[in-house]
Amino acid sequence: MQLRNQVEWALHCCAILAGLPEARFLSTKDLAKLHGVPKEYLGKALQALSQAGLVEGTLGPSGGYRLAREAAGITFLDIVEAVEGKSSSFVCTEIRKNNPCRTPGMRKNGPCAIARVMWDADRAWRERLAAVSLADLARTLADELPPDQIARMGEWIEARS
Amino acid sequence: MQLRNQVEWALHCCAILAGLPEARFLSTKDLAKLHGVPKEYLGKALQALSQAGLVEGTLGPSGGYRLAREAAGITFLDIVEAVEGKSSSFVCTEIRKNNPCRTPGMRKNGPCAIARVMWDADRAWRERLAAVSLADLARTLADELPPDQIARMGEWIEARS
DNA sequence: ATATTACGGATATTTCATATCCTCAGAGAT
DNA sequence: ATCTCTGAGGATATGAAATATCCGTAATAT
Ligand code: FES
Ligand code: FES
Repeated sequence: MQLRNQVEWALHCCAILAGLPEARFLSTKDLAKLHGVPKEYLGKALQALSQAGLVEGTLGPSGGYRLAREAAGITFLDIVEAVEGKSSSFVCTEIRKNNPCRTPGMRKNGPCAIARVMWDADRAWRERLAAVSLADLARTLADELPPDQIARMGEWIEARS
Repeated sequence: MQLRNQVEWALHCCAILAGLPEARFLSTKDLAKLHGVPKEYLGKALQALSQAGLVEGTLGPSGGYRLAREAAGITFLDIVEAVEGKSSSFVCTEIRKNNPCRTPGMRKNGPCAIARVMWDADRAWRERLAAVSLADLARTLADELPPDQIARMGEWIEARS
């Protein structure tokens, strides 16, 4: 089991967008160049983010994407689910129904006990992702990245207005 | 992202094995019939459990599998990792290295802040799975399943000794 | 000796992630 | 008005991985 590469790309793109000057858009082309990933395919991920209402895109020259809400209101979970989907990593195919010993009666059994454990773990995973916002991430990055790199990023963005 | 079907199969098989009489083996064929899954492919999952030291197999007629240790000593995480692998669901491809603005110096950066959040969530998922043992599951099932179904399972197993 | 079983390798099939290409409509610059 | 640049979205190709089957071997019980 493995998450898509799109997830890493989307998270990094959102991190960039969160650090953008107010009302500034950044194009797919620039985001792709910034991360060294194929422009066309990254576009799909950004479209997913757009459809989820996390970012908004605008057309034409000087177009691109920006966050649709404040960074504090967008969590890792929002981004992951936009790209990867909201369905649990564990899918129960109800193989217990194939047990020849099962009670044939119309007893409505709830979900399988095994599935409940797996879904519970999945919920814990999502809760942890929902606990971190883009604002939190921006704070961490501002604290960790070398100041000169942050400055260079500012110039790089400024250069393509 | 989606876990393999093998995971559901392996968990259900372990649940059965946990309810087996002492020193009793159950063959792949019977386990496959019990769950309505392809015997050959289920065999691969059981081999993975065997290689992980969770179950042990014996050859010949009346051969098959049984738990290698007490049910209380085998967790959901053990089983999931035996089938699905121990590597995190999130893989960081270090796309930050592609950033043209990155500091070229030999500053040893630790893992990316984004990856840390994702790995942290993955750890929470695994911790939750490690918190439930086969003994816990057996207790839940004994409490939830209709008594007549449990009795029929006993007969079914007894019938193929 | 025979039948049965786990084990492991080889291979086919299907599904999905990855990647590219193309068309369309909206937005800005000239 | 015209042209260029952009995101949106569909169609399609490619590769890897999950799913599934088959076969040969060794070990075990009868
Ligand atoms: S039947 Fe799907 S997890 Fe038990
Ligand atoms: S570089 Fe991989 S998550 Fe940041």
